[in-house]
Amino acid sequence: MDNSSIDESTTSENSFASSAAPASLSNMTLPVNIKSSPEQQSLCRVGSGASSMIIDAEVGVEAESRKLPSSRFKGVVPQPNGRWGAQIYEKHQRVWLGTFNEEEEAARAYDIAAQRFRGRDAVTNFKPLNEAEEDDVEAAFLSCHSKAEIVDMLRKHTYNDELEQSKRNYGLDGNGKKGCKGIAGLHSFGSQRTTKAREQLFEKAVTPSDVGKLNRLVIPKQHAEKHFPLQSGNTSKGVLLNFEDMGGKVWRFRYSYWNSSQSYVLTKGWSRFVKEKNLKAGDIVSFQRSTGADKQLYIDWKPRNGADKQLYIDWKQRNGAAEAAPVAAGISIPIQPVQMVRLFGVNIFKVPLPVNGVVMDSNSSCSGKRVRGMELLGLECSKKPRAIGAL
DNA sequence: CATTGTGTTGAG
DNA sequence: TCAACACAATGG
Repeated sequence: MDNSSIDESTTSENSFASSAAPASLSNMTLPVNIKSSPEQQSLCRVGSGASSMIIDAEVGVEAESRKLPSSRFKGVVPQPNGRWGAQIYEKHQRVWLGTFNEEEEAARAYDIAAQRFRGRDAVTNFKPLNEAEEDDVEAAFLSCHSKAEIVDMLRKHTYNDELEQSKRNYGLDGNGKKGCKGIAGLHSFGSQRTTKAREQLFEKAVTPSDVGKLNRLVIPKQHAEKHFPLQSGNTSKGVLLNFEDMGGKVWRFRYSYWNSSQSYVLTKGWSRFVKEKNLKAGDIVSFQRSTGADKQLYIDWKPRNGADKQLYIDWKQRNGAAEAAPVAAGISIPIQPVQMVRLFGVNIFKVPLPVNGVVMDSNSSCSGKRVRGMELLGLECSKKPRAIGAL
């Protein structure tokens, strides 16, 4: 069967915040549905044995029961190997959320899925109805990802990282508001930390003044307004933007609009970049942005464009030389044939897009096949206002 | 070979 | 909807 789609119909569009804090901190409230005995541990579940057994003197003869201990958490089911599986149902179909070592982990996974699938009113195991700022972020994070993406993250246990990352770079429109804008129709699926698909935003050959003592980089208005729109309130004061370079180093620049010169500029922090990269007038700085939901911004540079062709190579070499550190993170040279296809000219880029078959993560490590049941999930980033309860 | 997570059923 | 149970499919 191919329940090819976990439809997005029931997008949790509910407007109010609630979700929760990063699981890590787990200031979890008490389980909502504590089923009587939290002490089932008494039934010795043989940890890693192939089959668990209950040592029950009473029954005697059949002392060996392969019965698995049921979980006290909703959506959590025991696995024969002592681990825990998480699952949620939708439209009469089970959506597997992965297996976990800890029962609570599984429970949390369920909670997250529940919130994404059913909205914030969903019954969960922990999810406090916090009204912190964090929740708002997580709520936005959830609504900005398709159910399939969330499920994928849960299965790979990367949800927290992804969420964390999305929190990291905000900045743009320091307003706090942030819809899942982004490139229409694009979705990077298996967005792993290392080599993520990113889109080219624009490039600029730095001018003498950009690398001079003015400590600022003028961003061509055209590009600035298109990619780094400033909220009216921030135009003058500006906002802080984080950019990651090829070495994985994060650069923070102040980005603002100078009325005096009617231009958009990167100021604070820029000179350091110029200095460290030893930028020379004519060199080209390039800006990219993750096509993933995190919208991570990237900055890179290449030598003055001498010849048309091999600047790419020079660029790589020079980078490799200038930035010795990267390796460890495995981030060096994320240049993959799938990513930016055009270096100059238009903003043409290409992403390892799905649309059919196994697509989740043709790159990275994990999963590869066992992705049935959710392989063709809708990948969208839209959140259609939609009343829940239709289920 | 160990495990996952799908098939399937019955209870709620 | 949901969990219990069984076990085929999977991937190391």
